[in-house]
Formats: sequence, C-alpha cells, structure tokens
Amino acid sequence: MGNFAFPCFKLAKIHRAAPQKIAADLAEKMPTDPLFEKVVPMGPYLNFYADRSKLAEYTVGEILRWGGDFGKSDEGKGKTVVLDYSAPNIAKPFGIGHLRSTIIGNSLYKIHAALGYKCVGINYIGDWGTQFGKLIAAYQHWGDEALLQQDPINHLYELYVRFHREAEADPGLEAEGRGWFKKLEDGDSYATELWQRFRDISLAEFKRVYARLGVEFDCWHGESFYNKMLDETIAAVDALGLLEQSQGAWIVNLEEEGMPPCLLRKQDGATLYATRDLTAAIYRHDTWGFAKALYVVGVDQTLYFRQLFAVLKKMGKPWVENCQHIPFGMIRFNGGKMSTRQGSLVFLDDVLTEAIDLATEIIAEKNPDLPNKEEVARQVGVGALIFGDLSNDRIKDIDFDWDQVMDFSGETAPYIQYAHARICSILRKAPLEPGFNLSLLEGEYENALVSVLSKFPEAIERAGATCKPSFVARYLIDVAKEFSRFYHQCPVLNAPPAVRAARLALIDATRQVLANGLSLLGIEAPEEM
RNA sequence: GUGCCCGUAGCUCAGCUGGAUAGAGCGUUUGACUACGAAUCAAAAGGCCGCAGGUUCGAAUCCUGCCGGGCACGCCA
Repeated sequence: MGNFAFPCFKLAKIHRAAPQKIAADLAEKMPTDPLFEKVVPMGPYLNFYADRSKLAEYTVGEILRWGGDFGKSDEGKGKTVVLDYSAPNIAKPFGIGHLRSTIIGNSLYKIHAALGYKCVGINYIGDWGTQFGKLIAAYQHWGDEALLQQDPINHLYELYVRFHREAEADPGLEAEGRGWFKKLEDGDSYATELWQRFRDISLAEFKRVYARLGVEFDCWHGESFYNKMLDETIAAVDALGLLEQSQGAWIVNLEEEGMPPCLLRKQDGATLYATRDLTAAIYRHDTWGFAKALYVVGVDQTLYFRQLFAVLKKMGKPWVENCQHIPFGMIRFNGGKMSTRQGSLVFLDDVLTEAIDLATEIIAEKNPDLPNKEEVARQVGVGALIFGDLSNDRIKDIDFDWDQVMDFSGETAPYIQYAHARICSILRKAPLEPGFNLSLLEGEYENALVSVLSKFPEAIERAGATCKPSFVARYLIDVAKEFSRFYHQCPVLNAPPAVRAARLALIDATRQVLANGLSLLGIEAPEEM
C-alpha cells in the first residue's frame, strides 16, 4: 500500500469498465510528479507512493523552520472563540467529575489558539443558586466556626452532605434552603456575608487545584456576576411577548420547538440557572462578539442547552447559531453515578496526589539522580491523568478506576513524555549539526516516522473542527510509537556521519512535534524523567 | 412512557466524509538491556464489529426494527 490510495469503483461505474482495468489505465496515463516516486495499480486501487527523500526534506524542513509554531494555521484569524469550561459549583468540593470539563476546555482553548483564533477562557463558576441557600441553612443548623477556620473545605463538604441526608427525612429543610437563597437574592446582609465567606474559601481552594493542573482562565465571571442584569433580561424576554406565567412560575414556552418550557423565575420569584445563563450569553456576545461560543458541559445537560439556545433564537439573536454545547460523558464510580450529595465523591486533589506519588516512586526506582524530581513527578503524574481523559472520545462515559489511572505504560502520557525525554537525551549528547542532508532519510523506519510527523497540522485541524482533543492525543501516540520503533532500529549517535546528521534533524523534528502536541493537551514535556 | 447518546478482542478503547486481510494498549505466553534511558522494543494467542433486516459493486461505518446500558424529561445546576 502506498501513502495514498484511490479506489476506482465509482469510475468503473461511469465508464462501464472493470475497476482493475481503470486502475491499470490510470497508472499508465498518470503524469509523473516529482512528489511521487511511483504510482502503481493494485487490483481496483491506484496506489501513490510518495518520494521518501522529498517527503523527508519537506516535512522535517518545515518542522525545524517553524519550531514551536509548526502545526499552527490562520484558519481563525481575526475571529474570537469564547470557551466556557470547568465552571465548578463552588458550594461543592472539586470532584474528579469536574476534571473533564476543565481539561477538555483547556485543551480546546489551546487547539483553537493554534488555529489562529483569539480565545477567551471563561470559568463560569457556580457561585450562586439554591445550593448556597442550602449551605447557609446547613451552617445555621450544624455549622462550627472553629472547624470552618481550620479545615474549611472539608467542613463545607460535610455540611453539604449532611443537608441532603437530613433533607430526605425532613422535607422542610429544602424549603428552608430555598428561603435562604431568596433572602440572598434580596440582598439580606447576613446571608450575603456568609455567602461571601463560603465563596472566598472555595475559590482559594479551587485556584490551588488549577495551579496543580496548570490550567488558567482569562475571565472569572461566575453566576453571581450577572445578578444585577437578571431583571433586565427577564424584562427583555417579556417585551418580546415571550414570557408566560405557568403554575406560578415565569416561563418561556417551547412547545413549538417540542421541548419543555424554560423557567426563568420560580414561584417565589427567585431566578434560575437558565436566567443567568441567558444573561451571560448576551453579555458575552456584547463583550467579545464571538465567532464561536463553546460550552464544555456534561452530556446530561444536552436538553437544557437546546432550551437555552431555543430561547435565544426566539429572542431574535442570530448569533445563537454560533453557540455550541460541547458535551462529554459522565464519570461513574463502581458502576454508579458519582454523587456529591451521597458523599460518594472522589476528590480530584486526592487523585492528583496519588498520581504524583506514583510518578515519584517510579522516578526513585528508575532515575534516582534526576534533578528537580518533584517538578517532573508533577508533570508526569498530572500528564497521565489528563491524557487518560483526553485520549478517548469525550462523549464516552468513564468508569473511574484507580488501576487504570495509575497505569503509566502503553498508550499514556508518560509513554509520549518518555519518547520526548529520550530524544532530548540524545540531543544533549550531540546537538544538531549544520548542513544535514534530509534526503538520506529514506529507510523504512525513518520514512514511517517522517510520514506520521507530516500529519500533525491535519490532526489539529480535525480536533478543532470536531472539538475533540482526542484526535491530537491519539496522533501523539502514533508519533511516539513510530519514534520508539525507529529508536530501536536505527542508531543515531553511532550512524555514519552524514546519516547521523540527518537523523539528528529527524529526532529534533520529532521532539518538536511531541512538545507542540502535548502542549495542546495541557501536558508538559520534561526533558528528563 | 418519550427523546438523545453508547454497544468493536477477557478488560479499556481507535477505526476520518462507506473502500483492500477490522487495529492499538492493558492482561496472558515468549524473546531483546556489552548501540544513543527497558516508563521501551519484537513476536504469539485472542473478533458472527449487540441481534435481525435493508440500501450498495462494497457496510463496523448509512436506513429501519429489536435487545442491552447510560442520560434527560418545570420551580437543581
């Protein structure tokens, strides 16, 4: 098989001839092209074989020329894409469930940036809503000031879990929670003060986790940021004649669209998630005039986003066509849904710590003299965790499994990082030599590596078009795999001088692609590990 | 009940707009550190691509039905 194959069945139909004959005829008539070494028919297929030397000269040459910019494009030049990701509910602890939105969004940010878009990463933190009323109610009943001082996160978590446990037996609690949220919305000073404290405590903790993950945001406008604009939004909906009262609540009817109504105000007058999201969408469009707005949110909210977008459409916002829900599958635990309320939550921070500890152990065993072990252990442990998530199609559910997370062999980030580190190791011994002749790279393993390297821009493009970082992740596995084969088959340092120079250039190009690719996933590439 | 998503090797998953003999990793068995780092490489075993129809020269891929699993379906986010 060649680098490209052309099936001749369709032509066979048109010309009423056997596809084998068509392939043979075409091979005869095909004009010679310097890029292809040969074009040969094989049954009903026409195979194009690229000229290995030319492909190597071009590919490796381009990579070395562009360096860190190799793979980028100007597809999104002059366009802005707004990404809504992570968006943790800060009344709850940061669970492993939030990891998905965070790292998928982070990667899509980098991928779009590489495609030339101006990106705005928004952490739409869940710092408003009924859950804060519940938290306040819980604090009223069982809160402990001393505990809140010394171990704030765990204490808030306990309160949250206890509230829902006790609420099962005492439905009055739910009403109490809603009551506190209403007070919060009405500006009650005591409620506001508690809310502010809970918010500050949680946010500080969340920022610590983001730092460990290496994730950043351009904008931290949470739900509470839009409080003052909510009335205006509802008034605008009303002015368009879209607002209806139903069972005491204010809604936008979506019967025509075949969907349940979208609630904007509860019976008690308090607002809902949709009210804030609607406001946020309009605000974001006014502020950034986005060409695309991506919402990296779980698949369980698919209907919700269809409703939200439907309301925007009814409001006559043509730009709603550029809004897109980017769903991802749920993380389950022991086959069941992970629930903060039931306390069956795996803390992201614990998972990070475990992964980093394991990386530390492996380093102690395999590379005890490594400088800055702690930093490398973090890069590897966190990388493994991120890659484990990004390497599969985001729509698939994940059953959280410690054994799987803690496996650093095979198709993992450490595998890719290891290939990168080995290249760096060789290049430390022998830096790139000037005057190399890339046309010498025509061996089987060299060609396989060159060939996969040439496909990097394509991988980024696909990942961007589909909003699926997994295309980049899987691509990097291919690169690392081809490199590993090459590495075991072809000596670099001990090769004849001319070949050695060319191979040094080849591995340097490989190093560049691995580093560029990993960075698109939000994974670091240590030079030693 | 209705709608949406998923179903590929023992396990976890690739398979782009239908195209050649369906591919990886883990696990299992075997081989390779006196060549640049063995977190690696090489090899073997392992498949009615959930089931049944249909469209097509050709289907894991498209259509229909069924089975199994997940999610959602008005006062949470």
